[in-house]
Amino acid sequence: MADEAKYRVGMVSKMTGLSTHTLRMWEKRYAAVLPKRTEAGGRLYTDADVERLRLLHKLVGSGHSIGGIAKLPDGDLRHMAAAFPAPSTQPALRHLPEVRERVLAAIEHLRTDEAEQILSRAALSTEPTDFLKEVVGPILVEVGDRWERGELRIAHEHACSTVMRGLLFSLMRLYPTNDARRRVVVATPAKEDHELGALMVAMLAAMHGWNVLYLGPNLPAKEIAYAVTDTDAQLLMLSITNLKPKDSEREIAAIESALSERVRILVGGRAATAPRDSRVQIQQDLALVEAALSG
Amino acid sequence: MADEAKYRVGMVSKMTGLSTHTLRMWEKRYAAVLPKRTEAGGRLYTDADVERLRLLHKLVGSGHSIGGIAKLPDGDLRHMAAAFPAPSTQPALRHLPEVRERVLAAIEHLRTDEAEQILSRAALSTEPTDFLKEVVGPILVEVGDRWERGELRIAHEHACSTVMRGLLFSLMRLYPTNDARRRVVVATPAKEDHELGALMVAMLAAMHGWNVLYLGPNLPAKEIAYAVTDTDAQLLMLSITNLKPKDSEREIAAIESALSERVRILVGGRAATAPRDSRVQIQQDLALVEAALSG
DNA sequence: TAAGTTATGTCTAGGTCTTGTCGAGCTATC
DNA sequence: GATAGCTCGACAAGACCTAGACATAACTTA
Repeated sequence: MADEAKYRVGMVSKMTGLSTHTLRMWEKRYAAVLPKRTEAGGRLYTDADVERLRLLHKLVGSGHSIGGIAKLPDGDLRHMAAAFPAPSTQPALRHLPEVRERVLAAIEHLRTDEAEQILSRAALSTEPTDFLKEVVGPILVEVGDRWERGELRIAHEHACSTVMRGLLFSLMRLYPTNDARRRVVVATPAKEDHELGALMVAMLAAMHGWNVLYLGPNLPAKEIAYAVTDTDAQLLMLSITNLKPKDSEREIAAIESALSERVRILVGGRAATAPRDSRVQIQQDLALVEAALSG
Repeated sequence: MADEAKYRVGMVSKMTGLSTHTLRMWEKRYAAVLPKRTEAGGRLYTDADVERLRLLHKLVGSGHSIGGIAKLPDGDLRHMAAAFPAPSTQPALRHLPEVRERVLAAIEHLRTDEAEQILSRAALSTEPTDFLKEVVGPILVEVGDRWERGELRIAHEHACSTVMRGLLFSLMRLYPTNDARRRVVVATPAKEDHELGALMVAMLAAMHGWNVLYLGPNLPAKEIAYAVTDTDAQLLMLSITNLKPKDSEREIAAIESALSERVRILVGGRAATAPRDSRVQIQQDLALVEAALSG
């Protein structure tokens, strides 16, 4: 039904916005589509042809040359159209769901090299914040969920963390700074082993021009306080995703009491809590963390 | 699928932000990319070309000179983009002791950015094996010693690990491979949190053309066995530096019994031990591990 | 420190290629 | 005969090509 050749050239012109002249030329010069013919020689296009022509039209409109893309298979065209929406209007967020799917598939088969490749390509063409919010975060959540549902194993979760850790490290170092006045220490309190949140936050800070000292997961309160004081940092960011509220509050209180009042403390992550009466800010939303960093 | 040459120079200009003039000049003067040509002589770029150009653009933007980096392989570019932006022109071959001193000094003051900078510069101008044996290893040992003597704190040790981890990750990605016949899984058994040995070994393997699946630290025996079987790896490498002999032997025995006899198992690290009567090889010396990999 | 060299992005000039559009002349269908 | 379609050839605007000149900045060397 859908593969029936049923549209004549005038109709297709109206459907695609391409002139009949152009349709004929694209066929003759580039074989972009090859419609069936009536016995008398009239062109008959299928739905698939029309769809393809619409894609080509869109791509040409965004700067591609018809000669270069006319012969590509439909899949490639769709991919390109997704990767390159009208440049001025929308940022390149459209293809991020596909990136997520491909990365998840790669992780499922433990193909970390492939996952890395897809991710780093996407990272280069996406705003870092979007990348964190639309790719890294969702993938981590999804892997966690699938693991809880028993669809993925610990091995997958490790592989995923490893890839993400490496990636975030790399991205973080893309933004060097020498501004000694905006130092931030990023870490995870004792017993909190989950470091990816901290890494994401560290990357955001680096992106906003902060001079980041990243200390990794599971650091005793005394040590965190020492690092902040020793480097004369103005800001301390902690990430807490797994810790019990009791432990979390105890650690944070210990850190807070060891620090000068000048130091701002920002705690993020799913399980972030703080003692009352404390000057610690809780901020679970990445966008708000970012706002705090740019202020 | 994505390896077709399909973008003309104007489109590539839009995608990369480089002027068409610059694109032609980079090709003519530095052979940064060598696009296919149409019959008439028009340039046709692939997706890979575009990605490479984006990388080059980014690196040039952060201070590298195009002449210096135009001919480097993609892996190096990715590594550099991930590593840090200053150019690496110093051939520091016998400066390694000095490198060690400077890195240790930087870590002592929690200046991880500086440590990273020195290390990546040294890494790029040193043979990877030398780099591991003369720089990474000794620094880790030295930091551990100083920590035991009370001269350094946990915070320093964390900072050092973090830096090294990031660095080794980047280096590992310098050597991509698609050889499906030489797959190796690298991990650390349950309760062994110390992953730097594993990372060093993973990097060595990658360097020798192995297709490395790095799973990180602290992975249960079942999971390790699953990963090896699922990816059809020929070799499993474990690193053990902190585990008690009893735990170590139990984990290794569990892994061994779950694996096909075809799979070689290599265990390295300070605390490496294995049950007797096992086919597991123990190899503490990095040079010998390397020999095993190249064989 | 001054002067020369190198590295690199931009511009111009003159020619070729690409591509959308048009018109002429012909055919089939209603 | 009006309408829609077909093929072929022509054309103009703009995209691209090569080669070389230039300006500027960074690095060397005297």
